[in-house]
Amino acid sequence: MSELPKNYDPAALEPEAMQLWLDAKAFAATPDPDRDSYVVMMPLPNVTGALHMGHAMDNVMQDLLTRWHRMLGHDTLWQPGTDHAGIATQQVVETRLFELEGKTRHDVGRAELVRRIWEWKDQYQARIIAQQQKMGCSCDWDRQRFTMDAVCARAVRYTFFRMFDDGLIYRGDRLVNWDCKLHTAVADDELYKATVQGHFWHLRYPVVDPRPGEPTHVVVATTRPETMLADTAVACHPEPRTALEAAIARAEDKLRAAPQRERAAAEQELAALQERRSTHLPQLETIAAMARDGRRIRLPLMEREIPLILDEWAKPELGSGCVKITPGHDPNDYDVWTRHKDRIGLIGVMAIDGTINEQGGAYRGLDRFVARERVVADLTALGLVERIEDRELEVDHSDRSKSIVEPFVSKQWFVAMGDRDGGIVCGRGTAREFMAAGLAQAAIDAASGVWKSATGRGVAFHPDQERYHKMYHQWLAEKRDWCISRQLWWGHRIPVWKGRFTGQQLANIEGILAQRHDGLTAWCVLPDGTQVRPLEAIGLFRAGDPRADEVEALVCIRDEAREEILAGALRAAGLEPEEDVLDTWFSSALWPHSTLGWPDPTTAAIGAGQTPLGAVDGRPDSLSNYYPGSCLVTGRDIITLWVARMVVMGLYNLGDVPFTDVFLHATILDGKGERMSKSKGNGVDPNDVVEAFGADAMRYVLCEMQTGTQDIRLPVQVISPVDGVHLDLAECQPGPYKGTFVDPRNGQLFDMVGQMERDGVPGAKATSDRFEIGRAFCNKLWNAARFAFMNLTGTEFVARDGGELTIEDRWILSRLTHAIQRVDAGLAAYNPSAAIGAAREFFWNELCDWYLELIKPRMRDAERAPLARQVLATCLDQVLRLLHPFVPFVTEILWRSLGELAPRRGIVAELGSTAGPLVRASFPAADAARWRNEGLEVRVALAQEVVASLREVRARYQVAPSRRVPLRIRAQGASAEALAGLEELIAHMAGGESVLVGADATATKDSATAVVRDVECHVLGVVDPDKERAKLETERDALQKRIAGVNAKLGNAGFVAKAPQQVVEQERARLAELEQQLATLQARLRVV
RNA sequence: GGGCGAUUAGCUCAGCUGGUCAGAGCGCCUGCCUUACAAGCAGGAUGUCGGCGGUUCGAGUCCGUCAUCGCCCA
Repeated sequence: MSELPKNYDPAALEPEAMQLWLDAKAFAATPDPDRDSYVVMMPLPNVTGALHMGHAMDNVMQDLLTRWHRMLGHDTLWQPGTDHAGIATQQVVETRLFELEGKTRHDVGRAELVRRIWEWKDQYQARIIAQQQKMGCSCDWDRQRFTMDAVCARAVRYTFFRMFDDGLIYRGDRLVNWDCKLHTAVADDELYKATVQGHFWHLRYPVVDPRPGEPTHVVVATTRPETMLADTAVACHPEPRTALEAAIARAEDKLRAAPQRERAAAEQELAALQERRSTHLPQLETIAAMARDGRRIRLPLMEREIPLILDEWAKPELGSGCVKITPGHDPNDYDVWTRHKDRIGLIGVMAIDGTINEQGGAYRGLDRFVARERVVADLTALGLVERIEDRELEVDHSDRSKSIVEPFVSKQWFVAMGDRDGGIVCGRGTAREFMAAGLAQAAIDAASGVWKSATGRGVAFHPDQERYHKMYHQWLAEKRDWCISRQLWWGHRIPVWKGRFTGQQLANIEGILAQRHDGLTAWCVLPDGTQVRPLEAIGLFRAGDPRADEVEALVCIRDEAREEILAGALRAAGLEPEEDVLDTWFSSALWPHSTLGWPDPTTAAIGAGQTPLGAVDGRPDSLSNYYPGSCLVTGRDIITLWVARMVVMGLYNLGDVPFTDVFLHATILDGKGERMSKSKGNGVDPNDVVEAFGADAMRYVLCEMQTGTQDIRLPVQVISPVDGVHLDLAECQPGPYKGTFVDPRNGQLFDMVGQMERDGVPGAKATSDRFEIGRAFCNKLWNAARFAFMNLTGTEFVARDGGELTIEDRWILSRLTHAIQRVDAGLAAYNPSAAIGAAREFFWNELCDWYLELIKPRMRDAERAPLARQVLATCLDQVLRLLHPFVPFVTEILWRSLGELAPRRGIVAELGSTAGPLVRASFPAADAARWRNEGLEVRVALAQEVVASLREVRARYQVAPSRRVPLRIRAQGASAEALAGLEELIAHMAGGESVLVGADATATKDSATAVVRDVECHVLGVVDPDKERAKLETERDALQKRIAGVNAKLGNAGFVAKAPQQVVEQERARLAELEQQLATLQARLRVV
């Protein structure tokens, strides 16, 4: 047999185990229609950088489920891959380009930038895979996908094409969050708020031809004065009095409800509002009347007349009560505009780079912040600035560029999520085809618990269905259209050609536009935004409809190769390719089916050496075999971003859910309860953990932490870069730069994000001592196995009928069965902590602490050893199988040795799958009918209690552990019966020289005593009467207290009358037992 | 502003439908190198279960409220 090193050394054993698995292709998924399949789609990490602890948790949870199901005999696929992460990746590469070469993306051009991003991606993808393998991820590495590879790209184009053709994708003007630095729209969830020191400017706008008694100016306020260039109206509330009185009423309510310390502020607020009745209200009512009369305002600087309108957005209780309306630069004003489209316009004065455009008159070309100063200066010169307040502002920033985003009107592409007239077709052309009201509604229904797909599936959330379903449902129920376009170079180009045409021009290219067929489709957008088919638009033109005068034509070509062929003709016809790319989530949403080769696995362009996705050797293709999948494992922050969208896309393309279960695991926080993040510098790198403690140790601790509550604190220690001392990060103050901290001992600065090194701030690594627990466990497992191996030479399998088994054999097999049941239950309930806790408890507290000790004498006895060996080998076999999904490396290596020493294992029948690697062995199955013996368990539990109290007595009298002493256990009736046959066990475990159990096993003058239930445990020859008496008295007092408690309960008439009979009986029995114990103690006290 | 969640031993967390539920691991204290394991073994101490009210015969467990903290959405 390969000699097992004395010390547990994960660094040596883990790579060996991984190599063994990879060589055996142990993770390969081979479609097998005769078995249940289990499919996990990896939430694809993005290629912007290395993995962090959150990824480690996510990966370990997936691996746990995958390995478990694989051992359960399922046809298991864990699909790995990476995400191109559009904006994040482009940003990283652009930043590097600028830092290293001083160039911008415009200097190198689109093609070169994209080439460099691919290079970056290759490098990081390799790094991510190496990290995942280091953690033990049992993905099918021959099926790796990347969201921009040929297989995924085809799925993206096919999906886009179908949605576009179905009229579910449209292009429209929208106010978006604009990143002026990256020149792209950013989604709401790519924003963060930051407080900025700003001002509130109160501007005076002149009234056109004021009449007597009317104000000559109205005052409006803004934090962004340059946007006034794009003002198209000034609004006033239509019913200022009513609105103000309502505000006052609210303030009064608030004052009534205010706690003492908030009263002053509330009173002040109310007084200010009341004062407005005289200071502001009369004028507001005048202005409202003017607005009703159609009066106008002269917009300063632009010298443009704009209407005075009535809209409830203007709040009489705030500012002057009037508000400027800038629909092109403010989302609220945009909403106002949608209500008054007929009267007011929409102007955008900003260019994509944040400078003022040609609409901004004299300010054209100025950066937005320069323009702001200039506008303020010019208005001041004109005497139109009433006052300026200093103010802290919460301003949206782009997560990627860290710059302030601007609301910006631009053309964007959208997926319509809402309900459609006539509904939509999901899973068109498949056996699962069905109709839904709309995309969002389809996904809502799929998780409703009521709706089922044609295969009977729906989506459920774990471990808290109610809570997570609510999050999912609330988000989808808004049915907000999804903006899918990004102005980036890195990503899937939107496969559309577009052009603006007159009706005549449109008619001229009818040949191209109207040839709608499989693979090419077109829509025309009329000036009012309605979307019609080209023939209809041409029809309008021929009918002389003026709407056909200016039409935008959009042509979508499904296949890339075909687009290349058609490009010349399209260009000749006056069409240009769309340059925008798709939101990364568009391709991620397809992940559960794009990876399997949808729309056609047979022709999927997989990489060299990869597993074919089509049908092979009579086996079904991967798509039909593995879709729908089983479980999605992710963090709850991703429910809306990704889970919901995957469900949408799966239903739309295939008519079925991508998975039936969603397992939301915990978010990992640092010692202060803050979310771990790389940029904050409070993260622990899984690579460092693996190197310091081993992957199994990390996995063990992550599993143990995943209990079901949502967040987990992992206290972080910093390894000082100066002297290597471990410091608690929570006790280090943040330094002046992001990601830096101060060493509390000496004030020295160190850096946790690895970006400050060139500025002379030393970089420090983070670790967490929590992982020691995992290493200790693996070490224990290693040593227990070594002990077993020392004794297993010559193990043979003999079919036993069970009758030959000793008490401890039957006990450990019963407890093993119990443990298997608990592990199963824990895993099934998505509670890894409960599962690994059950396994640990059995292995450590029962197998190691009791069974291994108990069989030591038998192992030295040639007569009794074979049976003990057989049971030991079987227990170890089952423990390794049970623990394998949690700590795969160490169990695999130990399994190999076990196989060499005891190739045939089992008790009654021989265990199966002992020959191959553990990763492919079967998971233990509890045979409770045969092995569970609760009566025996209760007996042994009593013996264990007796042993514990004997040990406690020994410890109290400081009897050397090596000293054997005579023991007497005085027991009668049921207890005596229970302990009969367990004398040897008690003697061995309690260090007894001899043990006497029975009614006559009385104390001697020199014995010390403990009482367990109705059993007296005496240790002879150790007495110290004073000590003994003191101890017994303490115990007696405690007992009397408990008895008093139970008596009080039973003396309560209400309790006896109203509590269930069973509970009352239980209390009575307990009282009797306690009184018995007390009697014993008192008797003993009289003797001492 | 709206919604969700948390608060149990020094630390990190379990405690399912209210009745031995006051627990685990780490840390701490005492004693042990008992030839599988000192990353270990044996024993021990530690909590008015965030505060205040309520429901109940009985409340970490249910309800209300306050405090503190976190997350999501606007």
